[in-house]
Parts: sequence; structure tokens; C-alpha cells
Amino acid sequence: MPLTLPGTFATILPIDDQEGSVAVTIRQVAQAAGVSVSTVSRAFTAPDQVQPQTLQRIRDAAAKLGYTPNPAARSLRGGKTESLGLIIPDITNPFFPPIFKAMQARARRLGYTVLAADTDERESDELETITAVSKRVDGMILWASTLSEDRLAELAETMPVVLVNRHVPGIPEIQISLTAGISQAAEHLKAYGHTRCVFVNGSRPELSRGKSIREAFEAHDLSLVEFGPYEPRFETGVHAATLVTSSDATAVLAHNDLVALGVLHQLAKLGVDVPRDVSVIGIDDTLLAETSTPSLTTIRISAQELATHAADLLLDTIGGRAGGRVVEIGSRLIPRSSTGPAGR
Amino acid sequence: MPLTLPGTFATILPIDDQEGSVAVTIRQVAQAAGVSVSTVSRAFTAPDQVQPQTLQRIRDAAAKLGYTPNPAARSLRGGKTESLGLIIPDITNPFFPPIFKAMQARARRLGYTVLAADTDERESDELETITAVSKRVDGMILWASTLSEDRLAELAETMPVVLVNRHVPGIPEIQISLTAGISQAAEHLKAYGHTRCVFVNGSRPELSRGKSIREAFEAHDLSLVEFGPYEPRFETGVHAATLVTSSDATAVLAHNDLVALGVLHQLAKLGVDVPRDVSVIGIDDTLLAETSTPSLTTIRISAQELATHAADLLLDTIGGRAGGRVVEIGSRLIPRSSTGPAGR
DNA sequence: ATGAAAGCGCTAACAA
DNA sequence: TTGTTAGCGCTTTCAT
Repeated sequence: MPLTLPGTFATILPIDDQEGSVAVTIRQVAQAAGVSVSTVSRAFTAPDQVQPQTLQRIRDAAAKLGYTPNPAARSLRGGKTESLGLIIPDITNPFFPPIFKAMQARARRLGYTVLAADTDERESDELETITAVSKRVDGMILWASTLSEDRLAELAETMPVVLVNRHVPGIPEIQISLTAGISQAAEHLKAYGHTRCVFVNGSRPELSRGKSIREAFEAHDLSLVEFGPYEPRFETGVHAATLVTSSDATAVLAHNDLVALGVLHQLAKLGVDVPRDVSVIGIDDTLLAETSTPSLTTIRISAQELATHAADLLLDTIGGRAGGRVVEIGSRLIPRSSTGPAGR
Repeated sequence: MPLTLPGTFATILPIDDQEGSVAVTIRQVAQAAGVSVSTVSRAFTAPDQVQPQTLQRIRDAAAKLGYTPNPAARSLRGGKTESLGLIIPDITNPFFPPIFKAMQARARRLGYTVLAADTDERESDELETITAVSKRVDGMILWASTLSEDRLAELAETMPVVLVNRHVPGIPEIQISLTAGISQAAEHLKAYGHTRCVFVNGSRPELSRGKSIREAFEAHDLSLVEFGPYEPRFETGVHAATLVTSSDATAVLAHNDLVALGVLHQLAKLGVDVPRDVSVIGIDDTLLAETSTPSLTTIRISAQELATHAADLLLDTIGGRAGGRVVEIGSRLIPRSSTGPAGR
């Protein structure tokens, strides 16, 4: 029996890393159930091709051993990852978390995992991010991608892609339509007796919300002055508020909730009461709108609907079903306390 | 020559799915560069073991063919996924997006991908979510997990795990310490002449912020009445505001920013001016705090710091470096406009 | 209904 | 320095 110095033992033995139980493989299940590996495989992928009692034995064995299939092996073999990529510009924008959440819920029901990646609004990082993600997913949802049309077309050649708020011929897309919501907003303001309105325009002319807004307000016989385009930030709203008060407008429609909050903030500072003196409307219906003081009338885009349709459209595309389909997501006005009868 | 009915052709031929270019493998690169696969493999995993000019040839070939290694094959082979799991209770809570973002940034620098999963605060789903994620990552960060201590210990046996706001002996953890921020808040209120304060307590007694708050306020000779515990929601704040006004307190510390916003909202409705009549302080320093009216004095927990340390700690654990380490993340007060001299 | 065996793309011995 | 080869865990023909 060899002599062992105290304290030496642990240092000399190969240190077991934290993986206590090495992963259970299909082989061990097969052995435990007394069948071949292929039968175990079938038990999981095509249960109806396995004799009921054999199936039961396999399931019991698998449960006892805590077996779950190795996704890496599966996708290496089958070329499928059972994952969907979601490429978004900024998860910090409160519009996105509910979408991620809803998409995850939908995907999970269908056995998929969602791999979200934030490009931090950097065009330069986007391609890199997409490349990294693309190898790990069966398809991707690209939100307001800054890639060129050619690059997108090229990418869609390589793998299933769904675009949100971009249009490239032949690639399936989700379009957010604010038409209904904007029209309701105009109607709402009109009914409250407003006649002179301001639109605070956020950036990105290609997705500009300006056109439909101008049309809707004109249709309701409301004059509309447009400020911007600025960046869609809180400070933009702060800045715009001053422009509003120096005009004779009684209502403001902001590019999104965040900008609207900036307007609200500065208006309060200037002693302008909302909604008594000025009415304010946002877009997106984020958490910010519900929790602001006064609570913000805004145009809701349903995250649920959006996410569900996006996931389904992507899955269809992966399955070879959706040739360049376009799905439109509607919107509607959520009246809260930031709008009221025209004052001043 | 067989007769082919018109229109039959397309239906009979196997339909090419959208993968235009089949993925480029290491073999094709090897062939193009005139070397063996192992040399190509080395060119990517250990470039210094390859002759410079050979390396160049391989890189050129890889670039021309658009080769990127297949992660599934890599992880099947090496048992590593180069991914980190982040299990959070609710991405919709504005506290989390910046953390996800910062962690992704950190992980990416180190060649890792972050796989985030939202458990939707459902204890029942958490285990399932964790199981699904665990097979796809090299380690996980579990945020305020609802799992039992035993289950967590068991899980940590299986794979590297870092806990946030939970303590289980032997498992590395990140603890958010509000001590500094709370102390500064007390100091701040004291300096403004407040003497009677209210704490609106959110739920989850195990992570209760109550104890350190009681201690800090007592140390600054401030009386403290505690409401709750309630759920950490906006409505909780709304409800609590009424309790505040019916007490003689002049300052409120809320469980988090969201609750504080509820307080602000209801106070405004009741005609109580903030900060003239009552001062309000939140916790977390989310987007909500910056954009509220008045802007909210709050206790900041640095997402950057938190995420970076969590990622590093997990990576250390994966690398077999961090035996049950505990990392503490500090906090500090961010004074804004919701606090001021004691009134009433 | 079940089993045997090939091979997905890659890395890491081991050889040369 | 470079090449040959086994095999990671799984699915899927092809046999039986």
C-alpha cells in the first residue's frame, strides 16, 4: 500500500470539474431498456413506430436516468437547431421586451428556443451579430435591419428570414400599420375640439410615420405642423415641448411613448397643464405610457399579435410554406389621461 | 423515355428548400487550400501552430468560400457550446434589459453567445425552462430563482451555475447590496429635514429590502413605517400613496421604481405636490426613473457592473476557477427631482 | 417492430 | 509543421 502524504491526495488526483453526472446518452437509455439505440431514438421522434410496451419501458428508463436528447448532436445530424433568431436594435427600448416574451412563449409551444441578439443600433455590428446567430438557428427575424437590400436578399438566400419594417421583394415580412391607430387618434382629437396639432417626428425616414399621419390628420381637417426629424429620445420630446408652447397648437402626437414622455415632462416644467392646455399622444403603448403622470394616451401595437405572427411566419418559411408573404399588424388608440378637450 | 404530364414535374421532384448554398464545411476549405482538415481546424483554433503562409492560404480559401465553423459540430465534439444561459423572471421589468445588453456585450468580447430565457415568474415553468436551456449552454446565471435550495445544489452539480440574489452554500453568487444606496437615501432625506418616512415593501420576503432599510433609517434617526409586503407593481404604489397621505410621513421609499411611479401618480391625483409636500425615492434606476415627471430620485444598481461580474464569475466557474465565490455589487443614490426639503 | 451501421462537421490524439 | 483517423450523440436508411 503506497504511502500518501496528507494533503497531497487532492492535488495530485485530476480535479473533477463541476460536471458531477456526465450527460446521459441515448446508449445508456437503450441499455437500461434492453433495446437498441435506434429504438430509443424512435421512441422520441416517432413514438407511433414503437410498440406501446417497448415505448413505456424506454420512457421509464429515460425518466429514471434523466435523459434529454443532446441538441448539438441532433442538429449536427439533422441540420436543424430548433431555435429561432431574433435580431433587434435595442432591447432597452421598452417596446421590445414584450415582443421577445411573447415570441418566446409562442416558440416554446412549438418546441423552439428563441435566441435574441441586440445589435445596439450599430450598423457595423449587425452583420457580425447576424453571422454569429445564423449558425445557431433555423431562421431569423430581422427587426428594422440596417443592412442593404442586396445583403438582405443574399442572406435570405442562405437561410429563412422574416423582415419586420423592411421591404425586400421575395422576403416574407411583417409590416406594422399605424393607419388605424392614427386615424383614431385624429378622430379622438377632432372630437375633443382640437384643430391645430403638432407631430414630433423621430428619425429613420424610411420608416417614417409622417406620411400616414399627415394624411389622416388632413382627412379629419386638422392642421398639422411637423417638427424634426430628430432622434427618438426623451430629450427630443423635452426640446419639442418648447416648440409646441411657442406655437398655437393644442395637441401633440409624438413619434413614440418615450418622446411623448419628454414632452409631458417639459410641459409640466413650463407650467402647461396636460390635458387642460395641451393634449399629448404617444405611439407603442409601452409600460411608460401606463405609468406616466398623467397616464399617456397612445397608439397600441399588440406585442402578442406581432410576435405570434412573426414566429409563425418564420416557421412557415422554414417549413417551405411562405413565399414572400406579407403580414400586416394593426394598431389602435388607447385613450388615457393625457388627452382631453381643447384648451387655451 | 417516360411520359410526363404537364404540371406533374414540380410536384414529383423533391422541392428544394430555401437553403440556396449548402453550408461550407472544413473539408471544402481544406481542399481549396490544398491542406488536410486538421490543418484547417488548427488554423482556426490554434493559428500559431500553423505555418504563416499555410495559414494565409487557408484564411483566403475560407474567406472566399464564406466558411464559418459549425457550432453544433464543435460542441458535439468538444462538449462546449460557447454560450451562456441567462434565466430571468421577467424581461418586461425594465431592470433586466440593460443587464441582458451588458452581458451580451461582455460575452461577445469573449467569444460567447448569451441565451436569455424568461420564466415569466412561474415557478412551474422555471425548471422546464432551465432544462431546455441547460443543454445548449456551458453554464447559467439564475436570477432570483424560485427553485428549492436542494434543487439548485443538484443543478450546480450538473453544470456551472451562478446565482443572483439567492444563497446556496458552495454555489458562486452575485449579491446586490443596497446598503450604500439606502444609507445615502437616508442621509439625503435627513439633510432635507425629513423625520417621518414610509417604506413600501414589495413581495418576496427572502430578498426583502426591509432589514437594511430599517437599520439605515434608524441610524439616521428617521422614523420608518412599513407598508406591505405587496406585489412590486404600479398599482401597489397607487394604493400606498393613499396610506402615505393619511399618515404624517413626508418621505416615501418604494420597493422599486415602478412602485415609486405608482406613488407619484396617485399623489398627483390627490393634489399632493412632489417634492414640495412629499418626497419619493425609488430603487433600481430604470428608464422609468429618468423619464418620469418629476424625475425620480432613486438608488442605482449598475447594470454594467452587475452583468460584467456575473458573466465573468460564470466564465470562471466554467473554467474551474471559482469555488463558491460571492461577488457583491454596490449601489448609490441618484438624486433627481422627486426629493426636496420636508414640507407639510 | 426492431437492430446494425453509416455519417453529420469538427477536434484532438497519434504518427510521420 | 502537417496528415490520418477515431469518435462526440444522434437520426436514418437498410436489413431482418
